[in-house]
Amino acid sequence: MRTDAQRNRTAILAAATEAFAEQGPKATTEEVGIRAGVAVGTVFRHFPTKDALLVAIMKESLQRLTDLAAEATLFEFVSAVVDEAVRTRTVVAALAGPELDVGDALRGLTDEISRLLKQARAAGEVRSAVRVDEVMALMTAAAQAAQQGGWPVDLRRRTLAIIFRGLAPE
Amino acid sequence: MRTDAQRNRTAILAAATEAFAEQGPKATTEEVGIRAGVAVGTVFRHFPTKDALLVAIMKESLQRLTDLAAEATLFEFVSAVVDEAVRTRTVVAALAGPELDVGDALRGLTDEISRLLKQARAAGEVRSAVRVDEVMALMTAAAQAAQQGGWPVDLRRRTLAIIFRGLAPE
Amino acid sequence: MRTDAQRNRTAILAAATEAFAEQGPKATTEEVGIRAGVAVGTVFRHFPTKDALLVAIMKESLQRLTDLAAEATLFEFVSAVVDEAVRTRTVVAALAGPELDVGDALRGLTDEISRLLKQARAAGEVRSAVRVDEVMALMTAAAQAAQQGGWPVDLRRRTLAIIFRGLAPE
Amino acid sequence: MRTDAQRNRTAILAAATEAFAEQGPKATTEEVGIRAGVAVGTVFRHFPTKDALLVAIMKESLQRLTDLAAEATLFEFVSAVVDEAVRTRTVVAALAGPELDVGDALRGLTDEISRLLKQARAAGEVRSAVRVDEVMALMTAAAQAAQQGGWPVDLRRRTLAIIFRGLAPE
DNA sequence: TATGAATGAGAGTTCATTCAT
DNA sequence: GATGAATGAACTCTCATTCAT
Repeated sequence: MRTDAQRNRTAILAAATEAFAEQGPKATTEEVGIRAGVAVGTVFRHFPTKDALLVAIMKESLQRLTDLAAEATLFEFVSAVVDEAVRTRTVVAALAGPELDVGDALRGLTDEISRLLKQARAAGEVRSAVRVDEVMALMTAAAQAAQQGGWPVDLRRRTLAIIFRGLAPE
Repeated sequence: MRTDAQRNRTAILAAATEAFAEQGPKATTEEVGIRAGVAVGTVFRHFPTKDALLVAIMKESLQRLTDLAAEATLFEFVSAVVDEAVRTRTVVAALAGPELDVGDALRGLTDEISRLLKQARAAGEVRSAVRVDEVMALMTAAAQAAQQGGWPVDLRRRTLAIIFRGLAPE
Repeated sequence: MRTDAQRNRTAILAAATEAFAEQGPKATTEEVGIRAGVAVGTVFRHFPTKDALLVAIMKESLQRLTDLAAEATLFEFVSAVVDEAVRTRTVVAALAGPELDVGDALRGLTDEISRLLKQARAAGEVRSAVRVDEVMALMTAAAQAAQQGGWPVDLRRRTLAIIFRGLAPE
Repeated sequence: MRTDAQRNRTAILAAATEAFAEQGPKATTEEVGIRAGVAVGTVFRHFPTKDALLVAIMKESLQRLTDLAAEATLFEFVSAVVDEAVRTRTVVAALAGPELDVGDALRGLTDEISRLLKQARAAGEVRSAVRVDEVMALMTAAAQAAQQGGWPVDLRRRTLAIIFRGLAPE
């Protein structure tokens, strides 16, 4: 039954992503189970606490984004993060606060941003005075606000343009 | 007794501001009552639901900020909003999403920003292409992220500097 | 509403005593509420956890017994404890194990037994070699077994007679 | 495969004895399975309910004790029962109450005690007035209390000495 | 037969809201 | 108006038992 279990795990993650995206973290574990087509017990078998479920979703998002960084410029990457945030609504929680412990998952993302930032500086696209925590902060801010405020693509693009203008030299 | 009631209302608002600032919106109504030196029933007499209490606080915040706009530049104003967000933990909800209905309270704030933006454009401090929704969006983003992420004053300042650099002409 | 609250508190204690006597500590908090004619929330308002409720009952029993010791011989007292155990089913837990913390409540009882034991020794009814822990142990044993085994009065009497024969001089 | 099944049955019984001895009857069926190196399903295949498993262990204990009676005096036997009770935590339940139905398993034990009692009476070690139910009751009481109270060997010995003094003639 | 994933009925506890005093 | 006790729906988590593989 390894296969079924795996299928359920996936279904639960998908259902949770959806439920939390719509209702925030206050969505019920029961609700997640219903959306996944399983009983509560099954949700808890796969994720021993509600927080564990939240964390699992965040890690997934963070991993997906970290992978994405490999073949992107800083600007493209930040845009991608904001888009993902709007879609999944959970990355944000991981980026925004330390309330839930996502372990090393954030580390990978920070490392990639650090790398992309250096690259951008070298290319003369970003002032050398700009620090990583500033980029992280602005990215997080845009992602979080875009998601909660339901920013249309257009507003996302214009806002990021302003931020990147602020990062540029001269 | 009009006077007593008014005094209680004020005490409850203060207590709620404090409680929600410390513990977020999950602070108990009972907790608010205790801090105000009043029983729960009294809290509910003045504010029929917990949400109504939250809304009242938000409106207060928004009003305070709107008043503040009279004698500030755009930059000063945005900074003030971010600071208030970090302090109260609740304004953000009003700015960020429509989950709680604050009625016309947001309108006043938007109007002030619109006015300050025009002023800044006239003074040549902001590009004429910059629109109000962009400023609102960036302000909201910074406020929300600063609050949830617990940004230190330093980071708040540096981040806003970048945003304003992005708004500036040339 | 102090009066009603007190009345409820009493009703809850009575209901709990009854429920736990019949079903043991596995009786539901809900069940206790129903028997007391109140909602679960009320039970929890008076006793913050189920264990607290259990402890309250035990303390009551222990107190009642301690009071009883004032005007009794050692034999009468031990008999009374066994009878109370059969009736309440909860004293036993306090006597038998340290799983629930009853604070100083046991102390008073132990002191009384110590006093009664000395008295009995002085009266030549108990061998001087008999120690307090032995009396406590035998009393607890009889109480616990009588309760769980549903010993009829007759068996209780005969069993205690043997024990007291074992304590007697010669 | 008969052999495998038998081996599993034995392993489960051993595991259950261990688990219940350590954690009492609240030990999980899953826990038993793990200790036995078997899945839960297998535990339930051999013992249709958790209670059935408990009963099986009790019967084992009772049988072991009954066998022991063959070459023991009444005093030795009662001591052995108390020791077994402390070790297994489950015999007691069988002796103490009718909550779990152990069928005829108790009968054998009672018969042996009856026999040993007659022997002891004949040898003049026990008063002729002492009845079987009294001996059973006292033995059960000591066993139960010793187990729940965690009586040290020393206290067990002293307590039983008093009881047997109570049974003795004169 | 064995496996172990799935089930789902509770159980304890919390808290916004109501209402008798 | 104020009090604070009472309410009870809702929520998270557990575990004996079932059943598809």
